[in-house]
Amino acid sequence: MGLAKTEIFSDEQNEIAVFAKAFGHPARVAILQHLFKVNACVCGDLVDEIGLAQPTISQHLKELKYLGLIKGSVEGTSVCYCVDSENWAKMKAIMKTFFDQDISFQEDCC
Amino acid sequence: MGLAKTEIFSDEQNEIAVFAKAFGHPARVAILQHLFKVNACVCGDLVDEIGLAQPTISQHLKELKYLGLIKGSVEGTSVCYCVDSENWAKMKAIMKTFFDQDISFQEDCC
DNA sequence: TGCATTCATTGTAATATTGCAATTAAACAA
DNA sequence: TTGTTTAATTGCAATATTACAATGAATGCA
Repeated sequence: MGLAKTEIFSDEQNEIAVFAKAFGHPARVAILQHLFKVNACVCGDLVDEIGLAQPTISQHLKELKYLGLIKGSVEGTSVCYCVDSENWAKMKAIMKTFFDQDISFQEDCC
Repeated sequence: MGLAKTEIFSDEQNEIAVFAKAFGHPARVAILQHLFKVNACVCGDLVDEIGLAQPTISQHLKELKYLGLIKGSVEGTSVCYCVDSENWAKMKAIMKTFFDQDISFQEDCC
């Protein structure tokens, strides 16, 4: 179907999956890494830096923005993008809970 | 294209994306959570627990196994699955580095 | 106004993902 | 051996994702 049956999962499970999917493409990983590195930059810089076509970068930026992980502000004919620290922290907390499940985990079985 | 241009990204970026994609579906999140909860269980238990058809669960298990996050051992007609603690820890370390980029990050711009 | 720059949007092609029915394979039990 | 149970595999339909050319929208500049 190509369509996940989200209705049979908990909100938490769906939220984890949605965030994880955002990091499920190397271009979005690269965008975030570059934004952390330079603090803020313009869409065109990301196009040069990453090497995908401008519409493709724009599409990836749209997804990250939709999830609230980045924000953009218009500056003349450019748009300046940067990480949304507050939402990044919230996302981190959710993912950390998921990843740290192994803390109280006994040991492998098979 | 539906095909990511992995060759233009670093190994690290691709590795992060591949792991993240594994968590990008709520069924795989649910499978891992259940395995952590009960320590180990059989495929059929996951089918009952999660509520997707057996072939679908089997397919998700295959992906998690391919990434090394879980392992399975045949026990009669059943297959017992559990988390691979060692690889889980390795994955966590990689993802932690990615998520903790914000540690030395100044502040938002726009 | 007219033109250039920058980015978003639209449309489209190629590929990937998800889900399941049907089937197969393997192990066990009688 | 025959039947049962369990899980993997196959095949397929529906949808999602990725990438980009072409275009559009907005701003700034001459």
